[in-house]
Amino acid sequence: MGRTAHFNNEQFVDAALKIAAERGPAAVTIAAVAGKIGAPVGSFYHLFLSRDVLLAEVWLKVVSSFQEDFLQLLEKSEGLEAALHIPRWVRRHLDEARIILLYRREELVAGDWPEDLKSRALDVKRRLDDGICSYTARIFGKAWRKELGQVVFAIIDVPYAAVIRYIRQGKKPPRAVEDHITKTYYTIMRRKK
Amino acid sequence: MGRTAHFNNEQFVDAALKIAAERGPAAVTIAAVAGKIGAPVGSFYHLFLSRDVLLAEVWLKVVSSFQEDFLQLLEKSEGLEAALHIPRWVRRHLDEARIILLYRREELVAGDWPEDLKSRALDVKRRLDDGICSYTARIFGKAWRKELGQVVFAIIDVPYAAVIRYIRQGKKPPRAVEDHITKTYYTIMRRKK
DNA sequence: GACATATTAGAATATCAATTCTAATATAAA
DNA sequence: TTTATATTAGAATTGATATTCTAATATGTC
Repeated sequence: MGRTAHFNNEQFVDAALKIAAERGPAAVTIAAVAGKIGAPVGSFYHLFLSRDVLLAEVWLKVVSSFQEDFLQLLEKSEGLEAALHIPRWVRRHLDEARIILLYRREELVAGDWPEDLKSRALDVKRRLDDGICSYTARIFGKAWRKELGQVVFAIIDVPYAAVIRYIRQGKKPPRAVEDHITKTYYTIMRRKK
Repeated sequence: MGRTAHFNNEQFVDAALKIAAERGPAAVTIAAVAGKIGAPVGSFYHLFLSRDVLLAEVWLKVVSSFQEDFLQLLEKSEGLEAALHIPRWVRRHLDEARIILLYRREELVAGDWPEDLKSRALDVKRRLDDGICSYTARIFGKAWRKELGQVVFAIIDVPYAAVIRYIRQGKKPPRAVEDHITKTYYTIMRRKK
């Protein structure tokens, strides 16, 4: 019963993702998002509680999509594979990369998240933290805690650094970044005696 | 002639800087800035053309203050010294660091800059570019251009990455970052045969 | 002391975008 | 076919802030 829907949540989320990647979060107005898919503003509010919820969904979608493979690699292979996954993922997902690497979560979603989204976000964060800790423990054994800083630096911070300058220019990172990441990885991760 | 001024440009710029560092650029409303120094809104517009100009001044002040010493080090000593300057500067200037490392220029100053500020910004950028090119040329000689990527990575991108995670938490970067930066520097900058 | 004017004061206005609201419309079920 | 209602449509409202405006107030100069 009721008339058939022309629009669904995903369409709005995808339109918002695109606009945020291209012109920044400030350009994500409800009118712009709805306009992009030819929907009336009313349909947006029929599906979403608020603009914040929309942007939170964008954030979660992007972060999850990145983290999925990253964590899998961290679990099953060497940390270097996970580190190298970053430039590779960025090349395939320039829009998504711009969103998570250029803006902080708080800029994207300013206000309060509704409880369910908040817990989903916490979950995502927890999975990443857990993955990194497990990996560090697997590699360094008993005294892994004090090595955490190194691992994070080699596996996340450096790949991020290698890639961010190209993302800002909207370009794909060149092959050379893999080389930098690899070299740095071995330098940093060489165990101390 | 005329009554004596109670407020000057610098007070407004400093207040804006503080607010931007603490609560992000969106919190920099004219009312908030004026309120912070007990000035009426009218006095702000008596001294500044617009909010954009205020934020542009904040940006220029912060960037120049960082770049001054960085470029001097790059000119007079080894690149490693310049690289290590980044965490050191961040520790002494947490507020300023939050502004340049957490937000992009376009987020801070959304609209158009007036011509004079635009040219001052260009100047700052040019000085940095020149400094890095000169340094690279000094170190690598004739064929320096193809080494530029490595230098930028070792001297800017890596120190930035090493430090950003702490800035996000509002903490001073720990000593360990100097160690990471140094190791990475030598790994990357080791000349190829 | 009176004048000219730079500066303070802050109220009024303008703008922009989120959100709400009321009405129209299409469809499934009866 | 009628009915109930999910959804579309988009106009009206609200809210927040930048900016403008008008008036009041000091201060150096005559």
